[in-house]
Amino acid sequence: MAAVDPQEQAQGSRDEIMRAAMRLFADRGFHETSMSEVAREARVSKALIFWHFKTKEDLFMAVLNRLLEPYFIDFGEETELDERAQILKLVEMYLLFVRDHANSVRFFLAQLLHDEHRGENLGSQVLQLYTGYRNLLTSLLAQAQQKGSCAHGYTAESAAAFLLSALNGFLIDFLFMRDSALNPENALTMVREWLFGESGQGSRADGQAVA
Amino acid sequence: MAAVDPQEQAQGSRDEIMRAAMRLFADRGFHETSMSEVAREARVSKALIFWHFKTKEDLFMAVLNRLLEPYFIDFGEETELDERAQILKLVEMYLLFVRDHANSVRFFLAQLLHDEHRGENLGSQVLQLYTGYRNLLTSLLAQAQQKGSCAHGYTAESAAAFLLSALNGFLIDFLFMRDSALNPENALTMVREWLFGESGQGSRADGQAVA
DNA sequence: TCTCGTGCTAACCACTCGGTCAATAGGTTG
DNA sequence: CAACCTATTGACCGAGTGGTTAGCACGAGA
Repeated sequence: MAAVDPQEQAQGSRDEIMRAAMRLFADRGFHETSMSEVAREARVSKALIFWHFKTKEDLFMAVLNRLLEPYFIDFGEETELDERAQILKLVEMYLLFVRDHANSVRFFLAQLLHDEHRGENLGSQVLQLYTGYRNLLTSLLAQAQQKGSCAHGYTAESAAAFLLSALNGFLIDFLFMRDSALNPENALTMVREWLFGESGQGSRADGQAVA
Repeated sequence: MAAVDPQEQAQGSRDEIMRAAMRLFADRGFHETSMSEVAREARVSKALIFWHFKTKEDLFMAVLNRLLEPYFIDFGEETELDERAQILKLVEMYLLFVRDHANSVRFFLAQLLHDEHRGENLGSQVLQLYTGYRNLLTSLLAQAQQKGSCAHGYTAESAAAFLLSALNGFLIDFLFMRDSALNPENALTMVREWLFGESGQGSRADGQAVA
């Protein structure tokens, strides 16, 4: 019988530890999660965790970086679409991402609010993502305005800022009032209507899906 | 020399404990704050805290309720104003409140995100405030729409929801990016422009105040 | 075969935690 | 004065914390 490659097995238990830590850190937080709990959840000895990760902080950082990975997606500029479609696509990506990663979004939000010292690093990464997204949005809005397809009284910068604020508002609405009528589709419809004055095809704008 | 009334002194130390706990809980959180720290900060013995408050949870709840007090302001319906002015007033109150109570807002947000079991009680109170505010906004918007002073394609409900989301967005923008250009005045200007198509008197909509 | 590094564990360590308790000082009441 | 009550304290407790250490199993290289 082929014995298991010990190196592979080590990687396996390391992974198991990180997965357990991810779960626990994510829904309990840093201080409220003990290494013994992680060990129990991962079905390893506590000492093994300290063999793989030097300190609790170390483990936490590893988990944090792992959770952060899916956030670095590139908003591939699909140039075959016009600006309007690209903007809506961007908004939709934001909304769907939040919906699909609600847990980690919640986790990072709590982290940013809470632990300043650990937040330093995280904060700058999130800020980078945030401003990148906003800049993209701003330039697209500027282009759309130039072409006249989205004429408003305010500048592209302020429109982007306002739009992003509204999106963040949807985010916290979604995080806190899970049963709210503000699902991504309705939110997108409302944004479309606000930006371009369209009423959407067959969907209503009052936050209620047509039965 | 008149001896201090012991009852008064007791109330004093109780107050001192609560103030210390308020500070510590607010910027460290529940689990990261120890009773010994509270005792040190309040310059009392730890045992005294447990004489005044049965458990740590008890103390926390007392602090929480105290912090929550300023949130229960009544949006006095100033009927001498027209709907438009009332709406703007409402929005302004929201924005100014967030600015002036940033710390406790941050604290409650973290609390809601984090500790579900303790959040139950808090959550319902916040939800109550939230829906009250939204209902008021909705009815005012409906009135304004009836009078034609605010004509949009969407219903009052969805407009209120969208507006509130935008406000929440401003909130988190304000909490996280302290140096952002989105101060309450600019935000209010943008909302006014969005709702009523006004450009404001002398203020610009691009988030920069006129020098 | 002996050693050596890797992966892993039980038992342990010093320390902090929330919480308790006996004791105290001082005021009030009998 | 004695009994009692309120406000307060230092010393203490068991439980649990992050982290360490001695040692074990085992495969690879000498």
